[in-house]
Amino acid sequence: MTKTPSQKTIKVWGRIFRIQKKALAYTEKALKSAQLPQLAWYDILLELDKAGDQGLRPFELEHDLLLPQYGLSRLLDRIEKKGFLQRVPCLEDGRGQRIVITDKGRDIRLKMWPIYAKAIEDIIGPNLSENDLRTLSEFLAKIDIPEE
Amino acid sequence: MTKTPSQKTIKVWGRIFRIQKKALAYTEKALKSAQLPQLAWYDILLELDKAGDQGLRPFELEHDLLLPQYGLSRLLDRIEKKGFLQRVPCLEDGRGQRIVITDKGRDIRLKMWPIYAKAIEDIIGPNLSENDLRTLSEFLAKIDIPEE
DNA sequence: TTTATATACATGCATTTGCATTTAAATGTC
DNA sequence: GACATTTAAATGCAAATGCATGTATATAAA
Repeated sequence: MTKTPSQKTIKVWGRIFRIQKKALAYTEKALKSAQLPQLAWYDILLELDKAGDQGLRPFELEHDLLLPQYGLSRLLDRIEKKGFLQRVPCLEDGRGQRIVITDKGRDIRLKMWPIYAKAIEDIIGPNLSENDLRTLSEFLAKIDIPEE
Repeated sequence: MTKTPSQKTIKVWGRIFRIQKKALAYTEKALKSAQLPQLAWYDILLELDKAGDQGLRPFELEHDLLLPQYGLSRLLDRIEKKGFLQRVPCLEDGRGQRIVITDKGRDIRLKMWPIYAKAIEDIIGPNLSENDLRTLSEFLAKIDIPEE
């Protein structure tokens, strides 16, 4: 039997969930209004763009972005179908593949960024100073999730 | 054109999303292992339980829990089908209904709580003092989401 | 080298979600 | 009161998700 979390603990939990829910909805709505792909696509394209020419293995993306394996597999299908990424065979492991961003993918990511940036700024920006942000970030960093 | 968010802003945004994603996955997994319903069911049942005998209108739940109207409508279908809540006609508004928790619903909520509580404690608890939590909570409260 | 086990990724099927629209009752206007 | 508008909730259909399993290659054990 575990001790029940303190009121403050529960409060923090609730706020994190609520903020992310609203933030996500707000951002998705903005992207949709701009006729752009979902946030998840941005995350993938950003990782791929950062990874450069040799791309990333699906299992790396899976880990970095906390996506379920089957979910990622089909998400990649859809993004690939739009021509934003390419699956290339993997030399060092016949089971695997490398996922590489295309020019079109880089382009759409850049188009998404201003919308995404505005959402982030609208939500986090207005009421927190840079000092607040540093403190907040440090406290959030202390919340460490059990890896399983 | 909006100014791009600061690095610190982006960091905070990223941490909030990452924490909630992991926290959600961790909690859902624990509930599933215990053969209990999803987290969303708990949230609904808690609101209903707090609301007491006269229950809540769907649009109230929708607002409180940030759920889409159609999503809630069908979520209520499923929870009702399991006998955890009841839809009763609404006297003061013929279009509406009141959602009321059942004994079985109260019971399952209580069974879910220890699992949920442990997840919250596992994730938020270990590395933050009560003082940390108060500070964190205050900063999070400053993040105020545009209501539309 | 054969055989067992683990890892990378895909996929069939059922459930859930998202979107648009529908139904019905309430409110507002004339 | 008659008619248009708004609000509460449900629903048909397409898309996405979750779960379990399948396929293929890699690694380990015998």
